[in-house]
Amino acid sequence: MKIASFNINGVKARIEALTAWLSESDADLVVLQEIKSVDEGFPRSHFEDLGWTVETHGQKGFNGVAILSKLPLEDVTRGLPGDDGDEQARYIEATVIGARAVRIAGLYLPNGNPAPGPKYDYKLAWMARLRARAAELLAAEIPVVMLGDYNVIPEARDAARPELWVDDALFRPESRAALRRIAHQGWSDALRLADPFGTRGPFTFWDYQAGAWQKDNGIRIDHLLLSPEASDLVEETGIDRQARAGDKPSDHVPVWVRLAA
DNA sequence: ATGGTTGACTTTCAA
Repeated sequence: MKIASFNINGVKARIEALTAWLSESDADLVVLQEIKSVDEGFPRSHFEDLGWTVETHGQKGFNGVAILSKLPLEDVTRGLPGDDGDEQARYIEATVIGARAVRIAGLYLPNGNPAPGPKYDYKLAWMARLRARAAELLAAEIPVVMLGDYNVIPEARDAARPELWVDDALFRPESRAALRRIAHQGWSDALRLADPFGTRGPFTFWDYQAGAWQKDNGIRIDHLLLSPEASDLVEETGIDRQARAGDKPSDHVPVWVRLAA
């Protein structure tokens, strides 16, 4: 099965570009971030008419995540455990049933800017909660794909111009360390598997401003972390870079993994 | 140095 993540930056603004990409991709399951819609406002029937099962976890105006699946889903849960007072819609889990069952965690990790400050504190606290949930998922010893917009540039090679990001919440040492603490629990960074020693890129985000796309001034902040049981099933990974060049594009592009499952 | 863009939603914030 092919599992993808796409930060669409607004489902209403992206309905055409998203629909076009869905028809070109042969993805079986897609996690979406930044739907920027409440559940009732999501164009559910548009996607159901195209054969997708739709699960949303929305919020007014900002954030919001969703799952589109062509395969059956079970045990859908919404929200990241660990803080009952957290109102932000950034996390959804489900089990997708293919030849094998795979647990999917779709996430939109807080941006955290400006840093330092309360938004950065929230980011780091959210990452601590994610680490706790990630440990539980690993302990289950099943195929798990934890994917989405992590809003973290893991290393200097993951930015075209890392010097521009040194004070940014996406690249500050605490953010990178928090992601490493999660990854080092035993997760594989799927987009690094094909070229582990690459020195520049690949990128998944290009800002709308200052001609970032035209200059290829990108960063890699969308990630797929695989449990060992999922890592053993990898057949192929990819980044659909051409999506950034289309009409009314998101500032992110889709990332994906194909599993023998 | 500044400004540069987009989306949701109202006047400005978030990214």
